[in-house]
Amino acid sequence: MAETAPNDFAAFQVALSARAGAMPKRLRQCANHVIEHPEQLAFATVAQISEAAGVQPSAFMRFCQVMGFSGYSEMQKLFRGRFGGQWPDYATRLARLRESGGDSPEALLAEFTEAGRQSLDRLIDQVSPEQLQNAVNALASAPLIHIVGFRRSFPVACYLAYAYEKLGCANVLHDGGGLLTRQSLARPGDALIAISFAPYTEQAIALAQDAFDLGLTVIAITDSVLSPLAQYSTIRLQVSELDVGAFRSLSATFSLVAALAIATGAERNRRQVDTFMLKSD
Amino acid sequence: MAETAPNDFAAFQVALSARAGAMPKRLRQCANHVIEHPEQLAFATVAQISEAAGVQPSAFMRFCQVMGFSGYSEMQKLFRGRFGGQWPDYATRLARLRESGGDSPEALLAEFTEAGRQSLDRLIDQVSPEQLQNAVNALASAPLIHIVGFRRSFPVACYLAYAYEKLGCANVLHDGGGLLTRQSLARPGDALIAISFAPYTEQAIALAQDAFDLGLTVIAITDSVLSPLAQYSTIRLQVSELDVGAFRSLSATFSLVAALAIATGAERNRRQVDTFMLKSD
DNA sequence: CCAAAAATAGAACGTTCATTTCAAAAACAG
DNA sequence: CTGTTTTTGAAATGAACGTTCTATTTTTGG
Repeated sequence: MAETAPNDFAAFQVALSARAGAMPKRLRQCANHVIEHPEQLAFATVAQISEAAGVQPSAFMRFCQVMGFSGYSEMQKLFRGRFGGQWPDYATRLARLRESGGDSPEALLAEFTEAGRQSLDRLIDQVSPEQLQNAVNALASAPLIHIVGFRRSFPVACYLAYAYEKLGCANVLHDGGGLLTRQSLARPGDALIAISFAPYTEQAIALAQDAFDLGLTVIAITDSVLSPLAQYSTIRLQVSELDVGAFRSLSATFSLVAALAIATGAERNRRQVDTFMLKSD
Repeated sequence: MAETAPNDFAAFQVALSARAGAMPKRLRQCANHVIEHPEQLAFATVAQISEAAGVQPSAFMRFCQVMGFSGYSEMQKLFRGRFGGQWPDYATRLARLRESGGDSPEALLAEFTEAGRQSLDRLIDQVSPEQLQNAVNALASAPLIHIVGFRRSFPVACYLAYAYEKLGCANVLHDGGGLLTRQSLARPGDALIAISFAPYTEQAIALAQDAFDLGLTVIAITDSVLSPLAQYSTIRLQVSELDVGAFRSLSATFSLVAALAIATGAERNRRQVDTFMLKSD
């Protein structure tokens, strides 16, 4: 019988409910178990699943084949695919893309949008609400917000400076000209937003360390806990962009800093209103 | 040494950042890969992971043991556990986040990531492969690439300049200091990438017009066909970011310009190779 | 009730996996 | 520069895995 294997979970359910009635006892046991505990299929081995279903491994193998798969491994891919993102992996996809004229502009654009989408997904995951709230509180209290970012991070720093400007928050965008110490511009209570991604720019790290030593609140926007920025930062906001070849876009980073800036503005407004209401009592 | 293995991902990150600095080269490679692609760990085998990280399987084994696990299998359990825990998925989480509290930082972040995602979706529709290919061709032929963008577009212009720098393409990032005519820097055959979104900056438009009159190829990156940039441009790339309140992120824009820059680099390489091959005949 | 067919259990197979071992290379200290 | 320790890469090992084969049991049809 030339069964055609389902290629997503919904199709699998349909196919199964159509065929389950006509199955012998053990195979129906398999079917029931799979429908009731689909999440186990992603990780478990044949031995584990068949034991959980109360059948022999060979019975479960027959079940896989009856469903149109070559075996358990192939069927398992379907259930793994159901989990976040698409695995098998990024490296494979890139390689495949590169073979098929992968550096055509439209293919590249597709890659970058896809990478951007996945990066956005991860962003939500990596940034905890508490960290973000802490960062916003510190920024809302700071009389002056210092911003630093070089090379790939420079556009991000620029955008932050621009956004804070529009929101009426005092800010300084630092170049690498001199350390904070020497500029007598920074004071304890101020906040520094330091942005740096691998390979990390020394100047940015030096500036962060300087600010940290001066007692400023240092908010690090970086790509991993292993970042050298981590040790000189009060609060860390992690955003790891997926790479396309050797390059990375900045899609997720800009969503983060936009949210950060606007939340700061909103928090400041809230405090002003509070103050006003206290006074008018 | 009696290392104690972390029992959740957060603890793993902390333990890793504490120990990564003191690790030898290959183990640090493992560390970086794990931090950057944690989702792969749930499914992949040692062979797959170590290949992706660029190390030998045995090196990755040592890494697992240094982190306090008995081996890869045990460490993998930690990453699999992460999956089960934080499912139900992003869509659900986002929806829940957005409902709860209008201008809390996390709600804003959710808004911006969602806006970014939708903007990315639209990007693919709005930019036709032909336009993109034309733009890339023009940019690959240009002896000098001029870039202009102010205010919100300035970070985009910066990123382009940075990317072209890294790709070895001659480029000039213009401020508003003077028009091209007066600078005798631009020549016919050069290309100008002009970036401007509503409300359009006059200087950017003036510069684009100037370039257009001088006979340069003007590539406009803007948000609508009604943009004043449209009439002075040879090729138009449209990217409309969804707005969150009065603000816009730049997620889609950065995916577009990243693709644009790298495609230019790839095209130039291709032409160089072609030229070389012709010469060697 | 009997013969033919289908289904099952359990063992057996080849493969792939995680893990260990070990010699060569690299980094280091004296 | 030399001897020692650490780190590394490649092959070896044993266990676990998916899969198949086959004798046995169960079901089916006359």
